[in-house]
Amino acid sequence: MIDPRLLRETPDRVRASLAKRGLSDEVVDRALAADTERRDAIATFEAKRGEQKQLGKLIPKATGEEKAELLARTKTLAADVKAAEAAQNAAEETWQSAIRELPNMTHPDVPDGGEDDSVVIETVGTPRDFAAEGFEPRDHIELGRILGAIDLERGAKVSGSRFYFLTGVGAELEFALINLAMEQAREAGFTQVIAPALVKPRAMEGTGFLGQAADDVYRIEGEDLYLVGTSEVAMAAYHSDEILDAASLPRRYAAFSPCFRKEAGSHGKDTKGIIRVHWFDKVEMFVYTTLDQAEAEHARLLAWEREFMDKLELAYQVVDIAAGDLGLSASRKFDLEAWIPTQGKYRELTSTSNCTDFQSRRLDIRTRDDEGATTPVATLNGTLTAVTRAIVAILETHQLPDGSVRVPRALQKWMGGREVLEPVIPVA
RNA sequence: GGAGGCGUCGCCUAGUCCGGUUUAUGGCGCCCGCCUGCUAAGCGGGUUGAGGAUAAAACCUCUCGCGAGUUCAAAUCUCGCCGCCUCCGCCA
Repeated sequence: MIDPRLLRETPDRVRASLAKRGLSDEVVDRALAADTERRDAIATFEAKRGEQKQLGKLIPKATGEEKAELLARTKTLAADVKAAEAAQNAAEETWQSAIRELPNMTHPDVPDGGEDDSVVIETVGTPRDFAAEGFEPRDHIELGRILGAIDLERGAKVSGSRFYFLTGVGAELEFALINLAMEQAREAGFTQVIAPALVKPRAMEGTGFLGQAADDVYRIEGEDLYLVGTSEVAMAAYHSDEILDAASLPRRYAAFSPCFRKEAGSHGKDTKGIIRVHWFDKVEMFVYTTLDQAEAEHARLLAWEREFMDKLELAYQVVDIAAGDLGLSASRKFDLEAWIPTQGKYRELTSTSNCTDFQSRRLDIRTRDDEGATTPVATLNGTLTAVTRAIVAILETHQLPDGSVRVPRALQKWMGGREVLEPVIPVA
């Protein structure tokens, strides 16, 4: 939720932000009208209520005819108060639903436009040249099969399409990635967290996932619970309804959780392999800080993501995501895209968003400023490792002609010291 | 899942049976001031959060876990829900 004052005082800035995202500004007028109506309704209710309280004080002291008269007056007043209160609540609700439709304000430097308008701001490393090395790279599906690392057939048998089993070195790779990520996080001062993957509607709504993204969210039948698509959801709601001590900021968490995504609307995309799956595990950085520190923290999150990418010895790009592709909550977002050899292109491996005070306003997370007044905090998130896509990039990038895969140095200590993963079945 | 108990402004707590000068009591902590070689003690004041109004205030409304109801009036009575604790049952 954006700052209501921003809407009230500078609606044109809000309109401009919507235009940048390619969205209609129709909501702005609706929200402004609702705001006016709401304030009128509040004034009406408070006037009635005040009158009622004044009269109510006189009643215990009054006697006889005077008392009877007071009771008669307050009785009709009580009905007015009730009606005014109902009107106020209705106006409040209209206003709330209007302002909650508004996405976050975009950062001024965010590129205009949609998905295709995102800007590559840096390219790190060079994609490996398999032609020069004289062999055709195998895709991660084939490598996963011959290493005994990924079992897609049984994943489909047991759970359906877009599911998988990680087996043998595949499972080991997941634990290694998680351990490496958590080690880095701990050294950077993060608090490690295992977060619940099932959350209440409040958490989903507060992080902005029940708006336009609702189609992609699993709901538990017969329960008021959702499966998270990222631990960002649980970690944002973690401090909901709290006033955080300013001295405790920034609070940095590194949360592990499984992530579940319906992938509605991505039929036909990445149908094979484990690039796009309904479930995967992830280590997510989540930070609460002050608004004035948010941008600097965003840069740090990006730096930590790059550090992790470097440890995996991958070639990647840093992408400044265009306004139309930011989602509801982010004011700015950077993706790290790693080179996937058999696809001949860079694919998103991690992502970091600055959600400024958008989520904290919805979830009521505040701190105290220098004057001691409460003020919303900023929330930011960034992926350290999304396991499945990391495995895809590692297998394909570090494969050798015989179907074995070199283990990046940083992962070796978590893989029993092995430098190379060997095929477990004969390679053609 | 069953039975019982409990949720009051950071923490502890009075008030709830018997509805109304309760603008919710007191203590601890914290903040400001006075006093004092310094510190402590002592004394005085302040200290939930949200919203409305305002140039800013004064001011007004809401807030006793949440919601609904009864009533002229609800921390207090009634109902539902949520959370915590104890016991029982079940179980990684």
